[in-house]
Amino acid sequence: MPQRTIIHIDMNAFFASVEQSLKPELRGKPIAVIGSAKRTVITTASYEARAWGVKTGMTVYEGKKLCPSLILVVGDNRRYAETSRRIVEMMKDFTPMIEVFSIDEAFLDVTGSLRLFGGAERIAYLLKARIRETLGLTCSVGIAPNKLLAKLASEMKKPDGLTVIRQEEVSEILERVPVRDLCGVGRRTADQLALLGIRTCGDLGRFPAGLLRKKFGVTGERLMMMGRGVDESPVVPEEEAGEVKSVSHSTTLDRDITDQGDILRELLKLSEMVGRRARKYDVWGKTVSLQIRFADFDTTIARQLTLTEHTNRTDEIYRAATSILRETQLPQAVRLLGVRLSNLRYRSTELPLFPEERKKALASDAMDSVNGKYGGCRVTLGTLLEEDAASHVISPAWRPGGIRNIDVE
DNA sequence: TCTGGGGTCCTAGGACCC
DNA sequence: TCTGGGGTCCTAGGACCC
Repeated sequence: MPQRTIIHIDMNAFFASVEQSLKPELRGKPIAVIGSAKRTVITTASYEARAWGVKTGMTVYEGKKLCPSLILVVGDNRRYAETSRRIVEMMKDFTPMIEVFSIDEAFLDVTGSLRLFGGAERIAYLLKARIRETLGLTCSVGIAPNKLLAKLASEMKKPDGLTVIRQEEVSEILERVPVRDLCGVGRRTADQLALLGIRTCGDLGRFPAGLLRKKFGVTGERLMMMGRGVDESPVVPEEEAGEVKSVSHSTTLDRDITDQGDILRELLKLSEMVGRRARKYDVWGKTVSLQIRFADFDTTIARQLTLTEHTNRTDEIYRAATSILRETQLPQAVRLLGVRLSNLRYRSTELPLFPEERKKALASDAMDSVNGKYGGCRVTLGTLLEEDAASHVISPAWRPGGIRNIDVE
């Protein structure tokens, strides 16, 4: 593969920064963006809050304990998605080769744009300036010969950083970098590697390939390459991205529940959320999974059922979910419920042939347009009239557009 | 006063068919 | 009356990412 130049952009404390940029009274203050549900965690902490030790994933209680003056802000996912879209538009002025990695991260392959703009650093500089001037937001940028290293580089200086890793510096830099810093090496893998005496990328790259393969299978091969800073994976623009493989919704309940009726009510809501999104994007799934996390938090199970036909109808998803539930022991109260549709097929063929089926399919469509208009989950098969909390949760993993955007309008 | 949600990929075992 | 292996689909769980 010829030499490439990849830029990784990582928005700094994205959700919190958007809030601060929007509301001047929050600027310079320790704030934490949280979800709207009762049992929520901190999604993003501002840099002022981070100075107190507040981190993503902490409970509100933990955050407050570390930083009593912490200001809590319920996230507004539509605004973040919209801001993300605007940033991607700005990137398009420099290259069409943009891979949106999450709502606040993207990779740009600028190999073909270098001459036009006078180099990668200049592109990064111009882009940073535009984002700062139009949105009041900062980002950290990494420039390197591949995605793995570009991402590593962007992590090196935060906030508002710009770090370049040149091919000739790779091995020297990786010698000191802990394996855990690589995107793809999590805590478990890092622990396993530590047992083999591997601490840094340098150690990893030198380790006998055969032993890695034996211990980690296919992953071992990749690990070794990562240790050497080798990554040939291309930047994949949205238009060329593969089709989504599953659609799911889950919710941690306000309180642990045991009542069958309560559980069924939640399952219907979740089935409707999944079905509606699947119908909107015209995907049909053959496998329905039910996920249950119990009161002890540590026990989480997932049971799946493959149907004979593909579907995206709420009632069929719900029926499958309840049928799994009937076969499942519930030794404890239920903390979280989730419904997933997978084994997906794209695009409907025709409306069902038989009148009865046809009527149900059309009813689903009508329901969608009502729900779409008023938001939330007001009209369902049953009599669920409550505003749906699940539609207000936020997650940085969302893509700003397409099927991955949960915020179905 | 505990611990969110939406995804992808990999592994390992079993059923079933040829 | 005994033994084979490859391919495919399904299921459960875990690691990882944001």
